[in-house]
Amino acid sequence: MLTEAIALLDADGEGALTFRALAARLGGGVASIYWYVSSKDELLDRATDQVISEYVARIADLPGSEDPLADLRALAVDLFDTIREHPWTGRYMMRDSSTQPHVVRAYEALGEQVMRLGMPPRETFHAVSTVLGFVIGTAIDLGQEPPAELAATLADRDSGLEQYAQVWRDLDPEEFPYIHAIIEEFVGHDDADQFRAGLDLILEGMRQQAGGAADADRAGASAGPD
Amino acid sequence: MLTEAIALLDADGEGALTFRALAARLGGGVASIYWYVSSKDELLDRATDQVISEYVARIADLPGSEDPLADLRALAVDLFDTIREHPWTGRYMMRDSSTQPHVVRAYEALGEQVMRLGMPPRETFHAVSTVLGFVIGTAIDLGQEPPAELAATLADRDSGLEQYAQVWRDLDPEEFPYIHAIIEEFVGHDDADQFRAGLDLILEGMRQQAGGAADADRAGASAGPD
DNA sequence: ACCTGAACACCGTTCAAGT
DNA sequence: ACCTGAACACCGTTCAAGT
Repeated sequence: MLTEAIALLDADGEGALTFRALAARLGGGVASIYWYVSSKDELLDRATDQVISEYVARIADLPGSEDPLADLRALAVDLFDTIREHPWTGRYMMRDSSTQPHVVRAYEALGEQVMRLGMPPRETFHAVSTVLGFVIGTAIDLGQEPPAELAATLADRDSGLEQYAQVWRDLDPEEFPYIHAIIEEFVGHDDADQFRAGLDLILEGMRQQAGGAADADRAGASAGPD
Repeated sequence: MLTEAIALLDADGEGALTFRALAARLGGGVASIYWYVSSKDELLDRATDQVISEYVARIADLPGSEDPLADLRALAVDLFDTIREHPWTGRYMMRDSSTQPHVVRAYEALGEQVMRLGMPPRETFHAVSTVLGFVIGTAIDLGQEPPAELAATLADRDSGLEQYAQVWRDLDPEEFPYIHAIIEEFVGHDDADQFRAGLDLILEGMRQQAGGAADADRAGASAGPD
């Protein structure tokens, strides 16, 4: 059942997951679903955990290096990609630990890399929260479909980004110097690049906070100060 | 009308904003609303812009210092607080530039501070996107009410955080060393602190990327290397 | 130009009843 | 133990009709 729910969500977004649509797909009645799940919220929670369980299985096979920040980076990038493939999961991450055991395992995996930096518990907790907040927040932000109206009016444009750019170009350059400075960057930008650049900013801040030498368990050759 | 809509949204969350409820509050019929607004999405977009217009007015009075990162930090903290006071705005930020002119102004204000760091357009764009993604993402994440079920079952607990902690304490400490390491931090944590710590991580990364000396327009006395 | 009542086509959820 | 049809109490949106 979760598999069918995920298929519906991936295909047409959160609005497409209807108990009636799901029941039709399963060849049963609407009310049957309530035997397996107590509400639509719980269905989304469980579907999200299912998606993350694949992520957890995947990262278990990762080699791991002597550089905690490099490993953390790899985990974060994969998590970002996972959420982007299933944009609806972003909003249901970590809502209920008991029905989402795999989400807890994912957090644990990220956290263990940060622990290797040897910072006190509070700094460790804040660092992990920051990375997760950025990964999930950015994935949600980039994943939301534009308002239907806009998409329909100017759908013939190259990428959809042009629609925003058009409005921006009409702004007074004196009054909006920043917007005009980055407008071409915005039009040609790639979501994944943008995410990675931000992640590196955070990781750089973490390395700085951890005290320059990022490796607490090993001598660090690759992560020296620059 | 927007004022009444915002009052409803603030009082009882996004689910409480109903065209019927709004019409009742305005003492009119349901269909009247469609003369001012073409859909519920547009209503939310405009209400969000209204909230942000107050933010924009507020930051216009800010003094501004010789340290761009300090100014950027102040802008980001205020934006975070604004979104947290109206948690529903997070998801409607920057959806339509033409109906949300104040959101564009807010982005411009953050961007102008980053421009002072003198980085190339691409790095500048990425840095601003990172800060915004983190601010909005974190505000959404922290702002979402827990699943109704959980809230009802154990509502007598101190803060609600204990509910998560309880599940975590039962996890195997060997298998979940990170979770156990930060569990007490989590229980006592303050959302605003957590946000600020993450923001400082990003700002530290930006200072590093901008080349150590953060001030491009002035000699920097307060922002030296530590 | 502005507002309305009544309908339309949906929702999630419940419940008595079936096997 | 598992499933069902039919109903309930809602939604956003439309539309012909009013002033």
